[in-house]
Amino acid sequence: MELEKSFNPAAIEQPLYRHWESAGYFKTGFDPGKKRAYCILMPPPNVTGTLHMGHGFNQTIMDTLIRWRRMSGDNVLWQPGTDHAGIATQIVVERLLEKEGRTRQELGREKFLERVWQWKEYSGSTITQQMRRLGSSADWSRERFTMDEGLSRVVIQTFVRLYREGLIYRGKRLVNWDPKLKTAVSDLEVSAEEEESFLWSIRYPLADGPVDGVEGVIVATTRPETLFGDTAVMVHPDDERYRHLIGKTVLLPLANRRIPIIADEAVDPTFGTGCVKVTPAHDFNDFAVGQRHNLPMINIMRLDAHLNDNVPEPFRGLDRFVARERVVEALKAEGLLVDVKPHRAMIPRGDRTGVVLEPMLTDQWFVATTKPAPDGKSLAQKALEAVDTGEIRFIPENWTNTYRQWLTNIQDWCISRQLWWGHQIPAWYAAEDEGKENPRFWVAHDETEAAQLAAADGYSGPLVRDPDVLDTWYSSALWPFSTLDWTPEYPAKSNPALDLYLPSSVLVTGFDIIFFWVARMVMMTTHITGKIPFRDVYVHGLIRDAEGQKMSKSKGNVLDPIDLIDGISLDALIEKRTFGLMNPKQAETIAARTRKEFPNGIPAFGADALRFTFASLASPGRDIKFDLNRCEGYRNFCNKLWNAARFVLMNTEGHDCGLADHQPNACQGEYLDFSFVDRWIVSRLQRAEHEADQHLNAYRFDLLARTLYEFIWDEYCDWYLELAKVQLKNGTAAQQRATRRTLLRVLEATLRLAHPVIPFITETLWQAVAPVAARKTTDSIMLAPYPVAQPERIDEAAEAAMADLKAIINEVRSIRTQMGLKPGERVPLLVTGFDAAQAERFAPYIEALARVSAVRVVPELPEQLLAPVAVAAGGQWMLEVTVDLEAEKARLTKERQRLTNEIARAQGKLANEAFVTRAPAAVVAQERERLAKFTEELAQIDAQLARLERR
RNA sequence: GGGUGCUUAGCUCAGCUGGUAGAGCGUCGCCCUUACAAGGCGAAUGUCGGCGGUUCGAGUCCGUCAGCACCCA
Repeated sequence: MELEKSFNPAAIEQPLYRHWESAGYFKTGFDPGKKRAYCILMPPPNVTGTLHMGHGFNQTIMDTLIRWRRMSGDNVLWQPGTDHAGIATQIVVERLLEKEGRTRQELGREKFLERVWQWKEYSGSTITQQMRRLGSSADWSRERFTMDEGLSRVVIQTFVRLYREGLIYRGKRLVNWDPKLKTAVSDLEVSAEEEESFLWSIRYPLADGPVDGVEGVIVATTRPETLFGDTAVMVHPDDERYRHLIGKTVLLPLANRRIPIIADEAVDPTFGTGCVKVTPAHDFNDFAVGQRHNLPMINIMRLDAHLNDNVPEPFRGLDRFVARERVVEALKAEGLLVDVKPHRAMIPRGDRTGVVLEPMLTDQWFVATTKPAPDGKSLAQKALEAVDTGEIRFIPENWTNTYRQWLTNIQDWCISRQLWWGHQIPAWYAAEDEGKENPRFWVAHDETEAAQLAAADGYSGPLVRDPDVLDTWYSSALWPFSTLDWTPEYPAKSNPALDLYLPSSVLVTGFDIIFFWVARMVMMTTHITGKIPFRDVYVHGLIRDAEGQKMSKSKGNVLDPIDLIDGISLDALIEKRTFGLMNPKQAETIAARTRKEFPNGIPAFGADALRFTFASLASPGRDIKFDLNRCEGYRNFCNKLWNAARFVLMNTEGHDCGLADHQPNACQGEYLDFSFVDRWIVSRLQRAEHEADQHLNAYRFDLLARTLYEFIWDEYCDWYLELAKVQLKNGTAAQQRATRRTLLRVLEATLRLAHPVIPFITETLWQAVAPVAARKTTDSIMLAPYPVAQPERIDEAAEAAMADLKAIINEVRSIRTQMGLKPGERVPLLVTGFDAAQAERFAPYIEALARVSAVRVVPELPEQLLAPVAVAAGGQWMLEVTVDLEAEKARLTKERQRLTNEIARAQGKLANEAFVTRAPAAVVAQERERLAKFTEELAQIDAQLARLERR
């Protein structure tokens, strides 16, 4: 097979992937003969979304694990799928309609949903196609979608069950209301940030005239427009300033309604005036106060956050922020506004829309997270126990704290959304109760069942289904079992997928969705199935740009993984980054910035280089500043590997590579004659294999990448290939055979070792190398066994010899440069104090790699020669060139100084009695060895210096 | 206010259970030596954020302070 002269990812990736997929290599193993089942659930991305760097990172890690376990012989399932992303998708489709000048209300629910499904069909495979570009080897034949029939059925079944167990309830509660979307959102979907605002102080006059000369109380508020909903003012019971006013009545400004002054510990007497207004229907704290004190709840807002008819006429219908201004003006006019001062307040905004959320009293559905289930334990409790017992393990471990903290302070989960796109809530109301405060309703699997239940309750009229849908995360929480075709009869009735893959092995996810997804999956799965959803949770960081900024459309710093794979021109990149901005004014800044950062656009790095970059940056517990230079470096690494394989093929194809059957003793030198160099690289391979195994087991992809990089580049390419050239040139037939065999076998194993991280290049090279190496036992490297270290092949003697050889070559190279020798200049190398036989064995290698003309063993270095001497591997190595006496003296003196320092340090340690007696023996011994070695080297340097002095 | 993480060479980061400070990129030399110039060889660069403690020994453990980032309230 002919390989191109340099690595060209574009030529190999897509055809290879198509082949893998069509050959069925990604298919789930249901093979009962395999011992271990290994399963990863793909976090379902938004079905209409596109791939971003976070996905790329996440996919790389999962695919690396999956390929590793698949090659290791496990029964593997990587379960892919997508999520319907209720709000996000509905927004997108509504925007499409907007362009046509229509609204969903005009269209009606049914037609609107048709449009959403159309959109889903159109864009739904974009992201999964992009995942394929990364090489993700998920079992696409099992792909699921949260709105699929099967998954939707599980949603209904679990909902009905939880309702009947009392763990789902309907109630009028204060919820976070997004007035733009006109839906409730859960507390997790709120992002509260400090913003500049004001604190208004308002006088509420005492209704029945002054008390002890006091005409009224002054309340401080950040939201004056809500005063129409006030049903009390509140002070701290111990606050001396107000004690005598508790129980009195004030007149609510502008509304002239009488409300009481109440006392509650919740008041912070040091904040503002120490007297606050209580608006139970529009503030979470006040809601609780209202319940404690049995206060009326007055809702003063419509669902679009305009004031309703519960406020005085002039303010009706006003937007809340307009109303705020008008209220302040009116108060001013009436002389009731006492003070205004700037104030930083936490403002809750919807994470989707960015609008200020409104606490709104509405009927919603909730999952009761802390209420005991029929078995006595609450959902939160079960989720906590799964982690406390160690059944579920977080990696890194400290995420356990975050998880635990959230679950111990958890609120009930608001799961209803006033949207159309999603799973409609399976509850049916008595039509005749419509508009009533507490309509009768029945929760059932379908309308027929609901009608039966209604009939049992004596209602036989028409039913109306609850129009609301469920939070998307509700269906995501069921993912670990809904994707495996769970049915309510489980475990009495099961299936092979559930049996093998529940619980799954590891969940790979970003820390940002521990609450949204991870904790909820644990709650739901443990409660519904009695099993944990997964054993390990590998939590990784977020991908940020080179400056550490979060990547976002509005900042214009987004990188698309596909662009890193294929490359992109500057113009196309600018076009992409400035297209469809919320605020088009940013376009210029973004374009300028992009021009500066990528003056030549982005070159094509290929999927392997991108994956290797992600892997190498995956240090635990850290966000990642994505550095394009790293990516380029790893593209170069791929090219290096590519060319190494070319070299090996060039030197092995058509030759006797020592792969014929032979008697065991024939590899002692007759048929195959392995040198210490051959044994060394094989030994190093074992170590690399062992390290790779450790790092994969520990989820240390960064260290795995480093192991691969160092072994391939620093050991195999920089040393072994160069030394092999010598053996191929000078060796006997048996030595050449041994060299070729080693070149091939080590490369072949290395390709398998690296395959989980860089699948495309390794497969391509393996297809060429494996047949020559007589290792092509499977159709694809994906199916070949993952290398396992053989400790018996670790060869300490060969490693020691190699360490000496490296040290000698390095020293000689170093003095060559210092003496200013050109690479082409070859001079003899004299050695003394070094084993003659070993020197002879080393000679050809040294001659080639250190570029010397000959290595000559001499009894002692020639006195008359003014030449540089290096001390290495116990010997003195003299490069036979004439140098300047003073320069050489200076060089040796510097070296002498270094050794003297080392010796002093070692001696200092060993002279310390505490060290000698208390430090472990091995450490002391090691220190003694170092001292001996340095002393020896110093003696040699001194000898050479003395020789120079004698001149 | 509570919690977490980070601070190591110009930049981005490793450094496992404490035992002589590392890599990549960048920089500076010399080389197109037929696997690779997306390369080879060599070189320079660090009071490991500050202070204190434990220890024979601290980048590594403990405390504290400072700065940065994030999460929760």
